[in-house]
Amino acid sequence: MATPDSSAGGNFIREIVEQDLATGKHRRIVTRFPPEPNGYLHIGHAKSICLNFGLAQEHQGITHLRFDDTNPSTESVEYVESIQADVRWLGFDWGDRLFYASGYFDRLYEYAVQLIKRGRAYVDSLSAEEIRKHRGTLTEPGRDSPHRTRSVEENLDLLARMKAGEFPDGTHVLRAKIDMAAPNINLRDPTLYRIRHVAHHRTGGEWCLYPTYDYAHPLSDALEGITHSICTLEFEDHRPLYDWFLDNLDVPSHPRQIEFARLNLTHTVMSKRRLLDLVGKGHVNGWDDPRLPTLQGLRRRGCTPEAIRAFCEHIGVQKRDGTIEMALLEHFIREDLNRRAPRVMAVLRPLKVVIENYPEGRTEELEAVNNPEDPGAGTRTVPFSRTLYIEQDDFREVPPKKFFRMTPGQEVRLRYAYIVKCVSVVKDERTGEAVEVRCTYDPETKSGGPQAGRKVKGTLHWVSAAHAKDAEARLYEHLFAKADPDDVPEGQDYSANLNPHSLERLEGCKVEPSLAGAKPGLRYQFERQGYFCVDPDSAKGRLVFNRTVALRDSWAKVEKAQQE
RNA sequence: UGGGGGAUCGUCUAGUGGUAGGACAUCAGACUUUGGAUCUGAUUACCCAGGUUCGAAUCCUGGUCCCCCAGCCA
Repeated sequence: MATPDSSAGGNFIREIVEQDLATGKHRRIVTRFPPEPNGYLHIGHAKSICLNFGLAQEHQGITHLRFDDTNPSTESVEYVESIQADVRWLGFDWGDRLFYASGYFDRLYEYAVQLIKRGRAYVDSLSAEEIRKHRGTLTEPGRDSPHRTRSVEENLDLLARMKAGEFPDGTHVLRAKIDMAAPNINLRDPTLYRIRHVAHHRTGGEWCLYPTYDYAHPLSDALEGITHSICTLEFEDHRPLYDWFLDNLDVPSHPRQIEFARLNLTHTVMSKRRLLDLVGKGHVNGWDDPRLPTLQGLRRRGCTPEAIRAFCEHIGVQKRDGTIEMALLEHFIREDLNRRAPRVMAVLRPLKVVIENYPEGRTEELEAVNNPEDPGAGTRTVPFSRTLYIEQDDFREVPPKKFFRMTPGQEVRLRYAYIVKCVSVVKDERTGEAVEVRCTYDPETKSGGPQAGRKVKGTLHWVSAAHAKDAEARLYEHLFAKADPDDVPEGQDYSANLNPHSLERLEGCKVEPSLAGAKPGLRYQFERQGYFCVDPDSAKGRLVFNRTVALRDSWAKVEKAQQE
């Protein structure tokens, strides 16, 4: 019954695949990931990528990467490149199986001719508006177009002339001849080809006639010998049409379309339209803004492909639509980074500390563990001296209950160094704000020394003032303040829920010197604070870190509870 | 009022006629030179109503609620 991690077990698609293999329906499965190159990939696509590539991998099958490039007016080579980079980054390899729907334009056209000859397609010369009016409504049947009865010869002639470029955009379309009274609207003579005098990013000016998704997709699948064509729920209604093309044409195979629920995440948006809107209106700084759920945003934020894959595996595949909590994604990010990120000390909001009884001008190199979760990660050395910085949050002149950090008279340990005690506070005369803390240290309590075992309630991270490097930190929170961005007062739109604190830039952070020259993309745990990733904005002598995700903070919970 | 789908802890997800399990989240505790990590414990669910059956989340009947579809987008 219950397996250790049952959510990582079977899903209905895996069952179908395994049954098809068991019954011999297929000897090898072939799946495909078919993005349209008109936008950047996001974590919702990752679910599909992991499903398609993962399923094939598990069963010694193969996966094609096929660009569904049937609409040249919105597509570009910029996107085909970024999509390939993102799929590779996620960790999947399509080998030499890179395809384009546009690569089948000739054959698709031949199939259209076949359809006409069989009396199953016709050229319609109604306007888009008229076609819409003829389509009927959800509850009323549609009406036949007056052109529905054109002869095969006339249809063939018209189609050839459409292809030849004799007609302007919108004057004619090729439609399947199915049933204008079908309760499923997709079967009311859907459009197969439309005229578009637009250059295509791959075929250039060769065509002015472009196939629709409904027509191109099943045929591309069949031509490639796809066994399982996995798509999202909204295409469920299109399946009868998908099958209709394959049943009415001499195709080499008949793939099975299977639909699953797309991924939704709390506190963010996933639709192409909204992502475009956020970028376009400047609510975020480009497609790779670390607050975005795009793969490029997640990567820049410091998220690993391993974490995304683990997340996708865990959430499973199903037909009911739901919304995953962002906390679950964050959990998988922490889990992965905890294992692999080197620890380092960094002070985000510095407060000066002077150790009065520590000799001026003296520096000690203290040994620090790089990663307690990974003994193989080794150790490094951090410089200690009389003047340090600690986190402003780690000092309180009047401590709240259960505050185990620095406060007058209370001993705390400085990580990898000594036990110190605050003896006085220097305050800004005007604001009353603490600007410097004076301490004494106990030389006997050096980490690893004779009195090192003495218990203190708190351990603080710190950096030596003279040795620290300056850095900028970018702290991120959810892009939207509410779990459901659409939860807005009447008359407002989702942008009303944009979280004004989704990005906080901290200049003047102080980090330990081992971080000097850290390359963009490297990930660290800033002890007691969170996981951080070096941002590409970093330059020589200028370090910029993105906070990928904060560490779990039980003090924050205590404090919050005390305030209530 | 047409057609197509779907309803299991707060959120995801197992279950396929035989004790409703897991993860995340939450709460409590242990441990800890990261208030991290780890470990322990706790709370919480089968949409509703009938029926079949020794036994129903699962099968049947009838409801309810939610999602998708009227692009020459995908």
